[in-house]
Amino acid sequence: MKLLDIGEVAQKSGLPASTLRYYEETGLISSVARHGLRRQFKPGVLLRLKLIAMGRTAGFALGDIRGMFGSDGRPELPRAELHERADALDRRIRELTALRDTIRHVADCPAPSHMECPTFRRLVNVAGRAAGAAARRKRPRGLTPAD
Amino acid sequence: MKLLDIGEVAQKSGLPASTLRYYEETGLISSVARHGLRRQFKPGVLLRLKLIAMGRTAGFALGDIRGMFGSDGRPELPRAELHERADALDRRIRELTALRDTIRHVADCPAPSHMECPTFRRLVNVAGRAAGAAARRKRPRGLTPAD
DNA sequence: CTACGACCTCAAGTCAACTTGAGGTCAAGC
DNA sequence: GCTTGACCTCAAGTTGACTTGAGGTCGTAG
Repeated sequence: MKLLDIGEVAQKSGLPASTLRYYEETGLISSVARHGLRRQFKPGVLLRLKLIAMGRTAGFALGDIRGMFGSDGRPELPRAELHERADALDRRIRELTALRDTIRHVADCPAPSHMECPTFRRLVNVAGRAAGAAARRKRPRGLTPAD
Repeated sequence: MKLLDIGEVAQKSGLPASTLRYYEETGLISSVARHGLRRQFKPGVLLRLKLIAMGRTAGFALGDIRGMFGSDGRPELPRAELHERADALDRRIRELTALRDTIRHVADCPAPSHMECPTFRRLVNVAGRAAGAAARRKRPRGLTPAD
């Protein structure tokens, strides 16, 4: 099984080497050898990094993500927990959908001030209910928008 | 127009007073008076906080959100920019949907190791494409999952 | 065989978004 | 008029996820 130099992994994953070192240090990934000083990774690390990226996108903290993998590198979580995560994602998706609709409406609505547009107010209410509840559950820590 | 004490705003919005002060300090909201020392807000601040919460949920940084409001407190952004944001949200929603499906699949798939399940690999590929691209665009900064 | 560039370690710095703490002020109720 | 509790300011601390910098080590191309 051909090994990948950290440089190759960086290039193929799009992550800087410093991040890969950090991920290894915190136990998210592991290198299997050295070539001189250079870390060597199994190709499977790329899939793992993909999964990590997915988790990050979904808003999970690295610690959470670490908990989703067994020490052997396979995803391992009780079904109930996974369903819970999936449901949380569902809620999040609904919030984002409402927000997207609100934004699109604002972009297209001809009303002089959105605050006076009933459609806007309705959308804000739908989206705001969820967002408000989320704020009360736990304070979010910004996630850069995919721009 | 009746004014709201910071305590009332905190209670109604679900945000701690310290956060409200912080938001004011950073120009996201503004108080219109004092009662003794206590900040007094216009009722409209509640809607504004809702919008801020929505933006946070969508993954926008506070600085971004600040940029979405005119100095008078009304949302103000060029249509093009709004459409761009909405499209970014759409991409994000698709990523999350793929991730949700992946997680649900993992929860229900009877295969001994997910890595060997073709359905899993396909889902990862769908979701991973987007997430990988996102990673390459900009590094995300974790957003607590709505638990 | 020497130079080069890509990697190494380890400590410290950064950034956003808040929170916490010390010490102070005020309006309202008793 | 005094206490009380909710608020105030300002500086400093926290957390997560990295990045940066200084100083060092290799393997390979020339």
